[in-house]
Amino acid sequence: MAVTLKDVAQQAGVSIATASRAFQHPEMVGSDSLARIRAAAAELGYSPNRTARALITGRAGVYGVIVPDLENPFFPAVLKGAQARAHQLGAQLLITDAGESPDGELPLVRTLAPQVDGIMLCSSRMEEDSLREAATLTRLSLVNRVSPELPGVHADPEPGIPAAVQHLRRLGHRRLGYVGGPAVSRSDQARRSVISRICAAAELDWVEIGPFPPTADGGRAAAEALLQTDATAVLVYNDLMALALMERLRSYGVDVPGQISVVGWDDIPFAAMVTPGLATIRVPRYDMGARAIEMLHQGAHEEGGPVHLGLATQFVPRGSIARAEGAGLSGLSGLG
Amino acid sequence: MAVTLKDVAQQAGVSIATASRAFQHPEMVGSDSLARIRAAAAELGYSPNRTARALITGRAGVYGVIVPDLENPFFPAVLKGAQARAHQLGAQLLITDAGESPDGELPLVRTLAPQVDGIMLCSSRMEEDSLREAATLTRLSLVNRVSPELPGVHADPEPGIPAAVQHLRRLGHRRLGYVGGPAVSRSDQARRSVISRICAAAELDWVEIGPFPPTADGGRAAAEALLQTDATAVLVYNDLMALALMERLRSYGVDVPGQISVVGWDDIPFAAMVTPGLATIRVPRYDMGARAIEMLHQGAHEEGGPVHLGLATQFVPRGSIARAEGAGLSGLSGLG
DNA sequence: CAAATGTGTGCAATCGTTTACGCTGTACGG
DNA sequence: CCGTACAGCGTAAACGATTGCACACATTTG
Repeated sequence: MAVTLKDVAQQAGVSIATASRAFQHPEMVGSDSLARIRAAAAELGYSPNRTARALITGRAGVYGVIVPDLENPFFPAVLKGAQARAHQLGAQLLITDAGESPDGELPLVRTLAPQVDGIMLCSSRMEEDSLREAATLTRLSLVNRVSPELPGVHADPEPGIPAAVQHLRRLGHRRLGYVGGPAVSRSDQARRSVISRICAAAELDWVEIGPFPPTADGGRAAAEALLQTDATAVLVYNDLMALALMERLRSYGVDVPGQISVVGWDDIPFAAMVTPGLATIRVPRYDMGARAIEMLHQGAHEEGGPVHLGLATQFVPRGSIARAEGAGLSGLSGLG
Repeated sequence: MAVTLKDVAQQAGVSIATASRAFQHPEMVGSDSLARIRAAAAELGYSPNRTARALITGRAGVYGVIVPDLENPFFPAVLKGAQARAHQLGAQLLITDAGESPDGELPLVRTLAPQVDGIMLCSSRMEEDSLREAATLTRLSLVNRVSPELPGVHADPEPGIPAAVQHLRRLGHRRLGYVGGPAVSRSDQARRSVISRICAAAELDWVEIGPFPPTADGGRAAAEALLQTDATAVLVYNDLMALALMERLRSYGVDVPGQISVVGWDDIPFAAMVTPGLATIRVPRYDMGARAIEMLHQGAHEEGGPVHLGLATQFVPRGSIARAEGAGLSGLSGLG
């Protein structure tokens, strides 16, 4: 049915080995043979059988991707970036959803590992131990999770967070809130430490609200907690929470940005679609996906030691922030 | 490195052939050999090399999936369903993003076809001709696209649309609007014909608004057009448009649902997150993905003729609809 | 008791490709 | 004129599994 190397070799009057070399190591083949083989391949429409190649080389040309939840709006852009780069590199992506279960991730790695050249693990909640075990099964590249020894990419709070804080400061805000995500989250810790440093340098007060689960429910709960504070602006762990928080505030008659300014994190597509638009710190999701695949692919050739890459974030001002004059929730606490 | 069938056979004291048969055709193997082989496999932790199997059987245990845009909130749930079913069937999914380009789809099919057992094509915008060509390259299963001769699944406007229309009727609405998507879209045509029939039977007026592109921009444009009509309730081509339409109406000071009731289509996650919640017609996206994979898989064994499956939709009432009393946009037209 | 039947097993070919190894022929230095 | 070097090519052995075929042995049948 399909055109094989044998057909090409026959048509070109050479052996299969030579035909193979014409593609793998052209410099080892005489120029006239090379020309004939190429012509034959073109004429017959030859394309190599990846399965056969994978069997002998041990490389599949496929990378696995594990995401905790495909429906989380954070991931699609990551996948797009990953897929685009994989495509450029002649590889394909085997994408699986871990069903939000941290315990499901390691078994998935075990299943995937034998058939792929490496796995891109997104926002993994595996234990460090499991992660180490996974790393013995195949090459790994982490997205949104930092682990010593393992390569990967994450979003650097800088310069996004400092820019947001400075912006709020210029608008007259003096008391900031930070609505935190899961306390165990490394990225949450990293952001808190940047906020802390910046606020100290800029002589701003800041108060920590949370931790909350990084979900819409978490955002709604955070709204209640926020009412107990005197912050005039909040940075929120992610856009999903920020959007839910804004909704809940609105349902209490609190005006955003009139009474309180809100800044999210991620810049998911919906952040720009709501009214007022959600100001946020844009995470380069597409690039993160692309770079993670790149690292997987580079590692496949030159072992350059594991490097964890921090990609710059960017502050995106939108309608959810305003000047501090008249802002504040005084008199509202206890409403919830 | 890895445990092969050879190791298992050796340990069990049988030939490779017998070991292979123990897994493929256990009934052909003596019960004591079978037991020894199984024990050996368990002890050594054997798992078959899918690449080698694929080479000889011609079946890869992998299905390809092509989506026009991973960031479109319609698809993640479809992918989840597909992935879950594929997992059950022992298969994996090779997911690719066509980058919104209809012309990119056929080349993608060509690339994917040789390495997969079939392709699930989501919301394909290929020409009929290209579709036919694609079908010669590999087994196909269509999601959200109907083509004669080809198997696939789509969302049946019934009973979702009739239920929504009846619900609106009971709330006193007498003039409905339908904000259409791309005019060429088959599904748009199908929905219009159902609305037309139901409205005729229920003695309701309905007016067609559109067509518009199925995007947030399209929804905003539709809001302008809607202001020119006297409809008190609208059904919109999809949730993305409906949400954008609601936002735009609000920016004009139009109250939803006070002045106009809005019903979407899809039930994307955000429909439930906004305020007021977007009433919508739920498309069984998860099931669609699952069934599409199922059809691909079944077709691989028994050729039961191509069947196109219509999955039932469901009306989901939410805050964006209300009684018709006092509703209407009279006096507002010309505002845009 | 021979022949027919059936059951369990192993041998070997096969899938399409890559690559170690060895062979041939030409070029060139001594 | 011979030995060495090397470019170019083919033979054949992998990779790990599946499966047609044949063989051995046990069991039923005429």
